Amino acid sequence: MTTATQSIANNEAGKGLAAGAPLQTSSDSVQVRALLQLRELILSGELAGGSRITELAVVQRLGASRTPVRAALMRLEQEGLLEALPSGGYAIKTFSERDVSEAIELRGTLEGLSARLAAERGAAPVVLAEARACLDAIDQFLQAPTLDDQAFSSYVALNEQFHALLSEMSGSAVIARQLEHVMNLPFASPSGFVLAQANSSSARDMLVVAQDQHRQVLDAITQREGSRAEAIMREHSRLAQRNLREAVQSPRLDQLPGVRLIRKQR
Amino acid sequence: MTTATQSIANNEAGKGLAAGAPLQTSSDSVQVRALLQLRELILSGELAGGSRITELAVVQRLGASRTPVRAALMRLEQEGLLEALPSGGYAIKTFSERDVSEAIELRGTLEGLSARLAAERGAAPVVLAEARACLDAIDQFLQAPTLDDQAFSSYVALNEQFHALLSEMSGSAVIARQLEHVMNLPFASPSGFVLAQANSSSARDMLVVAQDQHRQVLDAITQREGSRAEAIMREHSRLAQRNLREAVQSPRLDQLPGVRLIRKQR
DNA sequence: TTTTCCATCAATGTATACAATTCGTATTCA
DNA sequence: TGAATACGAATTGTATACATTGATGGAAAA
Repeated sequence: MTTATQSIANNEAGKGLAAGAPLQTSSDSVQVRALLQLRELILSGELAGGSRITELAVVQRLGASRTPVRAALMRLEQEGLLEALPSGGYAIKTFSERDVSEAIELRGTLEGLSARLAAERGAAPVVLAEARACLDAIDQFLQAPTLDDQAFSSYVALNEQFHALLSEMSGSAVIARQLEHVMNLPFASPSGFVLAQANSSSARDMLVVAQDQHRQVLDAITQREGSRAEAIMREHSRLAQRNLREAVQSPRLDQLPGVRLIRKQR
Repeated sequence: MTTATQSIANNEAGKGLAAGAPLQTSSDSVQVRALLQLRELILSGELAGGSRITELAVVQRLGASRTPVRAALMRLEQEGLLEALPSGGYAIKTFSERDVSEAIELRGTLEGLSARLAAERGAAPVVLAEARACLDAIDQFLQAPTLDDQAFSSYVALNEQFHALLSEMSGSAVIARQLEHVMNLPFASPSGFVLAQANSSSARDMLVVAQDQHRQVLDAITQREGSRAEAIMREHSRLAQRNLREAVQSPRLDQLPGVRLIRKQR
């Protein structure tokens, strides 16, 4: 008897979600959708940083049941966006400017290691070629004297791709995995703050410098100069550090995903 | 009918585990116990590396219900001990000797970064004092001309403590978190292979060298010599590399947690 | 004999009932 | 009035029923 009402309730909820609200890409499983939606809610700042977040609230908000929501919460905790409270439940993490700086330094260090290994071991020619093509494509965009927002977006995409290729060149799944983990923090990503200052006058110059470093690190890897490759990638990450400092005052800051999680003090 | 027997069986198992078999620390939640037990099963090699592992099998083995088991599986996947299969389910990961080497290199790099930051920013005097005390304690053990197994175990504990203190000195929660993540791989830990060669004639000398590096890195941090501190920690991790190479032929190898996951080839 | 399709089953995905714990609040006693 | 305790609401922890998907094996047809 109870089972009958249960199954009816289940069907109702399931159908309602699947048929009535195909707002998101509904081809994914409930679990994946819950993860994406929840991450989006956090990064957009719709859920206030530092606030506590209860399973039930998320369930009601997303329309999924507790099980997939629970999975999403666990996942986001390991990504570093949520903090598990000792009494159970989670809080939305906030980050000091120093945390962000350290995350960027961390990425630089890891990418440096990756580049050094690529140089020392030798990268696969195919990947090297892909990387060169990627840089050529970036050069295309940089030829224009001024860049519009769309050009910046394209740069970001190509930049991400180049960094992914670099990670691949090391041939180390262990290190690649670790890099991915670091970059779960949105502002640690290679082009985290680029978009924040697309309007800045020096923005294009910044990209020119970055692109030169891209070229040089690829050269270093090709020449088997491990130490040089490592140093370049570390320095490369410091561009992001500078961008961070400048971006925190930018008026466009709020548009970036995740910046609402950066608290002003400390 | 089937449901009745199922629920009886489960209750029976649950009660039996909680009341009748307090072999483990049974004060923890089912979730924590499941995690610990499952991790132990994997590291001990009782579950063959590379084999597929189903939720139901773990449920039956541990006596917990699917929910906490599921949580444990997710957790162990993020720790890197399990690999999520695309078709659902998990496989127990195996590691090549190269993977292990890379994990150690990774740890060295991260510890180097941590030490450099500690030197550049200055470490808290309290932590510095703790670290010195820790090293003094290690010296105590090393005074004996030969070391028994118990001495080695004590060394391992103190060694872990020192490395934890180093991580603390950087004052960076972001980096500390990352280091913890790397060291989830059992053989990446600072003293991963020390126990494997407690009988080796050169084992004590190895520890003497390691201890000297401990002293030097602490000195470098105190003197604010960031670059030196970083270099020392990187080199320090290469001791573990050497230990790894020597340990893979050691007859005592199988006793170490996690080594069964290291596959011979590639 | 081989290939394809269907059936059956096993495993994961999802939802929810039930249990235990925690936190807030109100009431009572000192 | 303040503190402490107890009660209740809310939230997480646990177990399990139900749904769905993917794999496996067998049978039939080419």
